[in-house]
Amino acid sequence: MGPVYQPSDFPPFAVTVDLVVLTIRDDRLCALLVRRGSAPYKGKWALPGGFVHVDESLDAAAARELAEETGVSRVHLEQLGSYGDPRRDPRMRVVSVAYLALAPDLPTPVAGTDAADARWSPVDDPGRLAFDHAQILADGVERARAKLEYSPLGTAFCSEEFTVAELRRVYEIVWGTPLDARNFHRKVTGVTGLLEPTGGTTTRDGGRPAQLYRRGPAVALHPPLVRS
Amino acid sequence: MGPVYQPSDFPPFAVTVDLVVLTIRDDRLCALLVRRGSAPYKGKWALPGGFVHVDESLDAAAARELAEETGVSRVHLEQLGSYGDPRRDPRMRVVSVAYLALAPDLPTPVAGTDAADARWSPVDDPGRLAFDHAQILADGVERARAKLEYSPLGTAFCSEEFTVAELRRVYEIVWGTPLDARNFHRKVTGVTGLLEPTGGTTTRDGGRPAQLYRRGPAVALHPPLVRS
DNA sequence: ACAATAGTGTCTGTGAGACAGTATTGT
DNA sequence: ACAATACTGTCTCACAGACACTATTGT
Repeated sequence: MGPVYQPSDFPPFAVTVDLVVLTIRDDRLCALLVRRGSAPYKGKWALPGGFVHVDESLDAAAARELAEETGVSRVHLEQLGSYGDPRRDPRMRVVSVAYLALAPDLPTPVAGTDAADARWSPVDDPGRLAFDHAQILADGVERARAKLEYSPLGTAFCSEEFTVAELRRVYEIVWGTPLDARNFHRKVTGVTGLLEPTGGTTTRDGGRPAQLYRRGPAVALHPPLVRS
Repeated sequence: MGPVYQPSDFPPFAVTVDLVVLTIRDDRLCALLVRRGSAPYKGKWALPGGFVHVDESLDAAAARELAEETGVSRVHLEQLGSYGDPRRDPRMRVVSVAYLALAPDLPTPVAGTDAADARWSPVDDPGRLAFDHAQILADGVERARAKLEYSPLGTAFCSEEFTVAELRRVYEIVWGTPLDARNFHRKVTGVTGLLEPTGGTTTRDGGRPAQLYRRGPAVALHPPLVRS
């Protein structure tokens, strides 16, 4: 092999990014799905995504696709894993790099260029998805559930200012288990750097006014919140 | 886009796997490095790896490369992440899927077909590596350190039968902190399914004979061992 | 007044960290 | 006997889980 690029030196691959975009809607954990407008799996629901451009990093491709599908860019985005079974795409050899995005409740999704339609689907009943997207979605949900334990990412599902109760509902919905409101309050307000009081209060949840917080600088939860 | 594969529809990528193979050698956490036998970075040290074959899954490619470089196949192997900066390989656009392997102390590595030489290098002093392999190595080491907390993967560094003290040395070396031998013993022997007594004993560490154990069926540590 | 939610206090059990002490080998 | 390592026991403190209680709003 010489220093000059020879196409015959390597097998041809296509590389795509696929997005598991999670949000909380109507008290359920939901993922963004798009209906495919072209073959293969035309008309079937799938995760949003697309080809990585030639001069674009994987992270940039994921951010671009996310902006195209949702119109938002200030959400948490992290790489989930890569999926490269030789037969996962009937057309040709495609390796997909999956990303996980966590977003607060967003407006009804915008249909992108390749998508005939788009919707938020509860993650526990996504229907039959194209390609291996059911597996990717399941992996993304499990990653999100695990990350809530030891990272401050629960706040990624909340809007800019939020109450402790709203953060607790995030945990309850993502984990599917009720949590003791009083112990949860004591726990999260005790972790330094997790929540910063804004000084304001709100009564949007009814009852006594609740303190408003924004995300703090903490990047990890020590000790973690544990699923029981 | 029609149902027929059109090469012009997508940019051309090469896909490789790169391996972070960790072991414990001479009381240090070491990674397997190979000297590159061809351009680019010819003569420089790099992580072992190579192109994914056309009819091969990513996992299979990683396992094949691992077997080619080390001759072993019964080690823990998991996907670490993908690296796809447009300029990470000067020849062309390459996306590398990195894998993490944890192995017990292995014989001196075998030089593979593409590698002029191979060695075990301490992870905290790997020298200058080709491509973005220093970053991949650092990510793999951090993953391994984190996984010891909540998974039984410390045993992956031990041979088939091992003592509690040997497992403790693994933790101390990977984390770089001394642990209390008595509390560690109480902790790991208390986790159900982590260790299975073989019935045998050994005096290879000197002093009173120690119980020998093999890996148990546990897949998680609840509650986790925490780095202090 | 009452419902509803926010937030605090108190008790209890579990487990981590620190460290004393006993057991079983080789030399 | 002594060194070296394996293993057990005990104490204390921190924290999770359970739940009683007070605080502040809207209706």
